[in-house]
Amino acid sequence: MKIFMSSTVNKIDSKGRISIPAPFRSVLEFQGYPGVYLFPSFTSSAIDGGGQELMDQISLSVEKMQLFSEETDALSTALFSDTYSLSYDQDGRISLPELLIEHANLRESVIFVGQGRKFQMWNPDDFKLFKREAKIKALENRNLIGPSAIGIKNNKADD
Amino acid sequence: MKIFMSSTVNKIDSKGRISIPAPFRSVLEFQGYPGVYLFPSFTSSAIDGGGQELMDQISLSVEKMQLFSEETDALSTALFSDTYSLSYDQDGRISLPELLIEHANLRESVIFVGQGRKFQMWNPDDFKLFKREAKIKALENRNLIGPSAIGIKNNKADD
DNA sequence: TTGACTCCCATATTATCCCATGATAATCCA
DNA sequence: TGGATTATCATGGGATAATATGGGAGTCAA
Repeated sequence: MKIFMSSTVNKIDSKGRISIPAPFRSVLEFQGYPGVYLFPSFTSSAIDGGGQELMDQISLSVEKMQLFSEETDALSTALFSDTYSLSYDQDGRISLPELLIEHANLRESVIFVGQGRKFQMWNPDDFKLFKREAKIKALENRNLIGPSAIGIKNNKADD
Repeated sequence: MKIFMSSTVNKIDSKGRISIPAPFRSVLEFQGYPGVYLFPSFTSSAIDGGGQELMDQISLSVEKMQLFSEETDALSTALFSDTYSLSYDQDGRISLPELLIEHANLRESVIFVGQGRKFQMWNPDDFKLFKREAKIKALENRNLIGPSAIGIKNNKADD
């Protein structure tokens, strides 16, 4: 399994350490780097995370914009200035920079949410709200998914 | 035989383990991964399941989307946050996450229902009720089902 | 020295491995 | 053919491993 999926709630201990879920670690290690890249989400009060592949993909798309240098500067600043590369310890734990903790409004626990290529880290209470919205939006946008891939026909609503 | 067919009732043992029916396992292994991908059905109190091919199809549709947008986050959350990759042990058993057990209202046994490219897992009692409804709808809507549209070879419901 | 961080170990819980059993289906062969 | 042997499968249970988490002790820099 080479993508991030499922959700797990883990605690932040008294030293500020957080276990990265073991299934996520195995994806990260498969990508060749036993650590994570974390940055504040552009659109929500969550932390975006991923491994080497996500970083490569981001750098590549920035390089393609070379011609428009002003935009590239702005974009790459936005993308990279608050991005952290955190390698986890032998028990699979990281400690988060203050900036990310504040951005995601984190307290005593974190929910890791698999999103395929990347994952997100949320305050569990905040995520509940987001998830409810996400399901509604997903049903609205179901035509973006292969018609029968997940068992919903896109030519007829049945809810 | 490369698709999921037939129905089987299996027990949930005291440790919460469930045997995946052997014919299903042979389909899964043919797809290259000795395990299942499971997620709550969008439309019923059942668990949707499939193998590598189903998951590839779903991830492919998300990979095409742009990386940082609310729509992408919402959709990939809906698709992946409650999806579990469960590899079965040498006896062909998995243990289900609590979230899926609750969604499908599972007690002491599960019915595995083959649906071609994917399968479903139901509380056997709930499935009986569903099937009665499904037959009525199938008769009403059979003209919507094309012979090759969703991998069903004919327009006759199997019981 | 203090604070942040890492390394190492302990522990409770959960998941997985491994083996045994009974039931059923498939095969063999005198 | 018919009885016996094998194979396959679902299921039970004890033993072992993995995981998340807590905490002590060492390292390093300011």
